Amino acid sequence: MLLAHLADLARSAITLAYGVSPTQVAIEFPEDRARGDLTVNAFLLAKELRIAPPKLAATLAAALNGCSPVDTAVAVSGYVNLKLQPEALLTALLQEVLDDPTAFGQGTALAGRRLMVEYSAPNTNKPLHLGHMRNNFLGHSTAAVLANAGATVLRANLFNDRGIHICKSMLAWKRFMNGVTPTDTGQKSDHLVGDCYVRFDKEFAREVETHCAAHPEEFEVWKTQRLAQKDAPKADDAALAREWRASFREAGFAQIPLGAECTEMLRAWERGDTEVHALWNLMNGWAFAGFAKTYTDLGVSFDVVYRESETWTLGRDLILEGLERGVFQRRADGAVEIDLSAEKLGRKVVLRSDGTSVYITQDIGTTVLKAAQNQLDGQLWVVGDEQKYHFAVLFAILRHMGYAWASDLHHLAYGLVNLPEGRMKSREGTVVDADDLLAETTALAVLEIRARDEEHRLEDAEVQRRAAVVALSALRFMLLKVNPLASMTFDPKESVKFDGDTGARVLYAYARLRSMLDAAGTLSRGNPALLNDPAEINLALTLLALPAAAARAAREYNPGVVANWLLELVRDLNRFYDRCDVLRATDQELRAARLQLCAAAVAGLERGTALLGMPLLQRM
RNA sequence: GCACCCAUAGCUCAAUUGGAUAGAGCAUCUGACUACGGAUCAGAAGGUUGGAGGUUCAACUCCUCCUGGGUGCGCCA
Repeated sequence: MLLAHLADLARSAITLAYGVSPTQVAIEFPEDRARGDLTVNAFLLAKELRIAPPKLAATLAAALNGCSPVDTAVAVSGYVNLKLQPEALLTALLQEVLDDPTAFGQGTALAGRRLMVEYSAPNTNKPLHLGHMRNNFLGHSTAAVLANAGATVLRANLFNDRGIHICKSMLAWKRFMNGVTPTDTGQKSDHLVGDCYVRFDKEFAREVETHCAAHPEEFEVWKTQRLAQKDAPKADDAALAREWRASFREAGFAQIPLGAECTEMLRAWERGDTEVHALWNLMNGWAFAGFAKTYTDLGVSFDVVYRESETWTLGRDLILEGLERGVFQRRADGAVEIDLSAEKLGRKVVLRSDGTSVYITQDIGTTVLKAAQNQLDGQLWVVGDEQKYHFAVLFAILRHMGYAWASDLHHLAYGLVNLPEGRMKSREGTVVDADDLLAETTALAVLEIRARDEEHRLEDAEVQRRAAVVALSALRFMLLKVNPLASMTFDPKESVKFDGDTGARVLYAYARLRSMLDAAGTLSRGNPALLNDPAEINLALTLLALPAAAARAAREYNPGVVANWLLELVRDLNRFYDRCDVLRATDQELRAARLQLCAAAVAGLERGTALLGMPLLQRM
């Protein structure tokens, strides 16, 4: 390993000069490569060793200068800039990349650890949309990134398939949809379920209107109470009336006939009512079938699948057991809670006064179940950042319960995906559906591919296949290259463009390399010392930076680090094509050496895109 | 009211975690089209890193305050 070898050289030079050995010597890639191929930051070392940076840099430069594989080492304002011997880079690539291309970029930081990454976790009422796409891609890719760092990773999904909201769509189907099935309409089955859910809201709102119009006296009572409250709004009748109507969504739900019927249906479901379960199974079947299709199209998959309908009762016993051990306290009103004020999380109820579970109780149960079933050392959840508090509380409770693995739980919180017009709003119909977006992007990729196939040599099926790959890679790349923590703006129009910093650019670079290598025939070693064009050196150096980028991506749970590395690699590659002839190179030794560089770049592209879950094309 | 997150070029995003002259792409303007695959390359222009202080040899990065945007703070999920 070139970088490790250089670090060793630097370390022994320091030990020799000062009699002390630094814990770590970081070999960095300088921002401006005109300064040198690689650099040693003497400030970092100086801090640990308490030696003046310029002095340390000078000592190091003197020791490393001319010391193979270093050609020259120059101390400049606290840095030691290294220029390598001409053959060092390609030799390193041959060894580190081409020896075993599939292992390139792997790390050992998480070796021996068994982790679970939960992502997607959809509500069966809602077909997947743009926000879910970010979630799915992040989860799928982060799992790959962690596995690349040496962990054994299980990918998990948890279907939110029960509860009052599920009854809403069931009831709507029963009452308003005239027995229609996906086969009748030809509609994607999860979308039919989604339509039922939307229909419920509409009908419910109508009933709320009827109720409100018929009971003006109730409004007066409500208004009096509302205005007496501490956070009372201004006495504006129109605004208050709106708030009153909105309050029926939850507080007054059962006062509305449809709401009451829905609540009764939930009770029937919990009793195990045969008829309700038959309908539930039917509609769940539709939802799951639809999701399965979308997951396939998105290229995401899971090793373990949980359903809330099977896990929702799990937490209760654990709480009761914890209550006996004094982890939780029973309040005077019968509710069970935990005091997390030491963690600044306040008090949290974990069992209602009627003994039933709350949301977090289920999560406690599911988390313990997952850990026990799979012998996990740690767990990761990919869930929107609005649930940060929820997860902070969940983790704190599990620590209080004494689980050894509770210190290795992590919430990968990601920000919203906004549209250029602002937030997606289901009421305003601005939600970008995952299936639609994928289809539209694929259609545009078809046009791009056809435009480049002037002689119509490609069959429709092949065009379609390529377009699907281009579209998926473009979307994955666009959503993954951004830091997960930050909310992002996603412009559907931009996502289907294939110029610039896009997934398509990465695919293109790969296809181009592939066809060159195919045309080149058998590779031979060539003369490594002939690679001395700056474009060649940059490309080789960028390739060697993958292991560090992949390690950082794992450390930070951020696949975007790999995406940005890919962009840099592709930029270097395009520049390399432009400056250096490969197949046309007249010197056979040089041609062979450049082809080796291309082969290493292929491995880099394959490894990097694999970490992001991007499919590639041999021909574009 | 309290807590957390975000703010970088006109737009979308980076910045080796406190290190050298803050970088890419898009859009704009200019150049390279008999091109190893132009879904490309080269160049120009674009910045007081929201504002004000502070710590440091060194601050986009850390601390304090302010402004603007987002999200939480349920016996909802």
